Amino acid sequence: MMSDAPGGETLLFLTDEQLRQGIEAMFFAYRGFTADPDRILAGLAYGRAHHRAIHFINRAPGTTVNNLLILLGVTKQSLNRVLRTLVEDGLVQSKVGKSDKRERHLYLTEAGEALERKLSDAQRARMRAAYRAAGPQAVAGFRQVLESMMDNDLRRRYHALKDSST
Amino acid sequence: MMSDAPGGETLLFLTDEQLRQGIEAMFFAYRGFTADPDRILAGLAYGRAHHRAIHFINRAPGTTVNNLLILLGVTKQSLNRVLRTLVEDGLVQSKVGKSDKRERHLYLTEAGEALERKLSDAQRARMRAAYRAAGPQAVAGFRQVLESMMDNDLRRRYHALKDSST
DNA sequence: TTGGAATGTCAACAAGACTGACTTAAACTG
DNA sequence: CAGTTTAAGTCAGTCTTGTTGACATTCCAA
Repeated sequence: MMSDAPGGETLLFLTDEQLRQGIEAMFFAYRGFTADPDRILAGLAYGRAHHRAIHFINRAPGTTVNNLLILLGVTKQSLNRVLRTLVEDGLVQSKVGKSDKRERHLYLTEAGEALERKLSDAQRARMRAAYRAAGPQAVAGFRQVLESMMDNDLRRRYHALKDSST
Repeated sequence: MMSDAPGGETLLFLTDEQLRQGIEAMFFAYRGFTADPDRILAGLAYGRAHHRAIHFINRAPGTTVNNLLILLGVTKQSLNRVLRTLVEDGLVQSKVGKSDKRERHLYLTEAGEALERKLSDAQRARMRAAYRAAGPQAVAGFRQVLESMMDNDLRRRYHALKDSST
């Protein structure tokens, strides 16, 4: 499958088998990644879509609907359904834009922030345990590989998010 | 949020902000991770669920329905819908067990293997690019963190899969 | 002032998950 | 051998989350 390294460096980590294992690790890890928030959401009348919306509104308060649906990778109709229930339930506030009144800027209410905290505490707890178990060097590698896996457009948006919250 | 390191080692990689970034990286990377197979599947009448089934049947030929639904984390009704179409379309073969005739053992047909190759080639290509860009050390860290994120039960199954295909 | 952009809404639909109830066949167990 | 458990499959109904397509509203900008 893989030809041997011509440049001297061993490329055994690029064999099909290694890549398959990475793919499976990604699949199983993602299950763990979402398990804890999912358990919390199951009790309430919300799903993963609500969690994602809440996460990014918290992360970028005042974000527009358009920006949010690009981040989430869904259609406005799909996002709107989720957003409507969150607004109705008083977790999200939608404010008409000042400079551009077509835009709606999204904010979490106190209740929204409370739920966000509950969800992200649970998710971070697992993440923290994993980070601690693996150590700082492994974490750096983890972040590096994940970044390389992203589509270019999302990588840019990911960085924009990171840099805005420094 | 985080208290400073008492043991001497810097624990800055465990701050809430670092964990949040990791969570977002995981989210965005997973989108990239599934993007290429999704594009292929969109053309055919299949979805991600079919891909997952095909992947694990290829990985563990002869696996039983019960084992597969635990790996995938879905109910038998959900898996059955997917499996039925794959058998009907001649991608998967279901054989009655020899020692235990209640069990069905699952295998890919040639057509099934062809689709598996097409899908995993696409997914591995992205993975390989990411691995290559990040380097072997980063990959080791990546794998370590992902493993720590898994639920115990799934981690055991993940290792069983790995070890069976050596 | 008109065209296009951003948002929202309605309706219909599909994939993929779920629960619950039930059948069949086979295997295990007392 | 009778009764129970297990593996698989099936039917029916529901839910979440996504999709298109069509259409209205608002309002910025050329």
